[in-house]
Amino acid sequence: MFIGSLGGVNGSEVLIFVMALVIGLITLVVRLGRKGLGGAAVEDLDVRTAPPKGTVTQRAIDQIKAMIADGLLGPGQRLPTERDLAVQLGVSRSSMREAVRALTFMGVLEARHGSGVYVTQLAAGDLLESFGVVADLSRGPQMVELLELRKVLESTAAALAAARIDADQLAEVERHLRAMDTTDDTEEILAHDVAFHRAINEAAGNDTMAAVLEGLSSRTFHTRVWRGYQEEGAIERTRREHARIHRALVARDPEAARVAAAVHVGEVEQWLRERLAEGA
Amino acid sequence: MFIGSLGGVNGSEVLIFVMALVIGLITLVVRLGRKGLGGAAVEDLDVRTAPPKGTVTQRAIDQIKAMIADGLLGPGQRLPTERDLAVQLGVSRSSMREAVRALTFMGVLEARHGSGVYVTQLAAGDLLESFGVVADLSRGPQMVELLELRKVLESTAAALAAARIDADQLAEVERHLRAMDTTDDTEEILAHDVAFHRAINEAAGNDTMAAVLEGLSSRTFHTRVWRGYQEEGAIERTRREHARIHRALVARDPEAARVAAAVHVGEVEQWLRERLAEGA
DNA sequence: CTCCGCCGAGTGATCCGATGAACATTCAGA
DNA sequence: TCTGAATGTTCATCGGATCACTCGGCGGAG
Repeated sequence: MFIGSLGGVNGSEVLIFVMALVIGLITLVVRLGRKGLGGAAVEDLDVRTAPPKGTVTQRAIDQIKAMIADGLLGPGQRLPTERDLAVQLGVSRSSMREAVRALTFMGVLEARHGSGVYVTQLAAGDLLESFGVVADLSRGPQMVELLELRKVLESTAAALAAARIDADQLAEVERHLRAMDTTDDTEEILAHDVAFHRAINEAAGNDTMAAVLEGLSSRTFHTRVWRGYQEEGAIERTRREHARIHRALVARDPEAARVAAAVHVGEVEQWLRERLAEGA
Repeated sequence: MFIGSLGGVNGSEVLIFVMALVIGLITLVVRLGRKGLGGAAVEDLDVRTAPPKGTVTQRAIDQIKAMIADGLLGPGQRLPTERDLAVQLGVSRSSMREAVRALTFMGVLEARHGSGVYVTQLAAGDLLESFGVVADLSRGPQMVELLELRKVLESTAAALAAARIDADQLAEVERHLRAMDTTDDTEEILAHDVAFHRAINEAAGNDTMAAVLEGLSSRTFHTRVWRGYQEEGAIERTRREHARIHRALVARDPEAARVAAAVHVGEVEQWLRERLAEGA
């Protein structure tokens, strides 16, 4: 096409110019039309859209959220296609996609390629899946705060689990406990350590709390903290502390479980606190 | 410009053509080079890119996250422009934008119009700002779980605050306490109620915990739950419970504060639990 | 009649180019 | 020296095109 236009004067340039002009006019008309509508007709929607608070995408996100919160969209339900939804909300598909992507990332929506966009079950696990980034990206004093937070929740979960755990769940806990005792591979120990706590947290019966703890115990966070911790011969101590938690669960003793879990996480917290004091 | 090119043959078209050609070639070379490198040289990067796990955007998100986690990008630092970053990660600008938007929404990045994209300070508040969605979208049994979680954290925060609160912070708490006692406007009471707890949570000295509680106490959640709760003449009881928490803070009595806060949230939790049992 | 594979419509995923808007920098003039 | 207008850089938004995937219908084989 370029070569053609280089060769000599032809009609294509005129065509392009006219098209650009037309497109410009259309755009102008559309914009004026949109502004015009906002003036009077759609009052109830206007309160949301007229004050252009933030970006267009942000508005789209809020509107979709509102649709779900108001019950217009239930869990598992399918949304209109991106194209239709974009028209419906008055934004372009690109902005629409960004909104959907953001909500997808937060676990509110789920996009199935070739099928459509659906609302998730809105379970705690879905919504808190992205919670892990906090743990992944925190450093320094924030890591201590995270461990303090985890100490509180983990001890509470252990206490609840001591009261509520059933035989199957206890067997699962014991399985990971034994697996940790019978290997020296650091990676394997780490994996079973995480699984050990996860089993307890799930046995506590509060899925929301378990999901938060899941985010707090993200793999990368564990790895970063414990790399140094376990080098100091803390593996044996960790094993003893796990065994103590387990005994409390078997004994159905909530307070013992609470204390044991608090001590377990508190040890790591204290170690990290001291290490930061030195490093600084 | 169009009119100019219509008038006669000039050099600009040649320039444009050459530029387009060059850009095309560069793109081609980059793509071939990437594919070629993936074969052997860059093994460690290859495990991330070669198996196209998930979507392109997801990969972009993970890569940016990795850059921050690895320290290549520090808090407050400016990222390359969208165009450069898109080329660098091998995705289009649209996908790039989606990734940036997702991270912006999570509070990891911040896009300043006309200036660039920056990494936030990565404070707990930034990262947990989107946490409120969980509270906004949960319903039924999940709301009880959220209140249970809040009971644990709020009581812990109250205990910590009793030990650490200073005069200014205590004055702030008292200000909201008095404001609640001297009005009957529901909206105003609600606002000061939230502020009352926020002041205590901030005085606890754990910003991460305060940020999580902030998300758990989102305005819409409060409104939904307390609309019914306060209709049952619970306002007076709420005032008494707040006063008790305040007395514990003044007395620097952590355990009293813990119990008072636990009772305060627990009352709402129990009420909601019963209400759900009836409704179901 | 039932089952299986092919195929086209529908839909999300990705890319591209263009234009507008907000901010930052530079430079001329008072 | 200070101010403000011109200029450049960058994000924000848009609409179109193309690719990849899924699902349901149709026709042929058994």
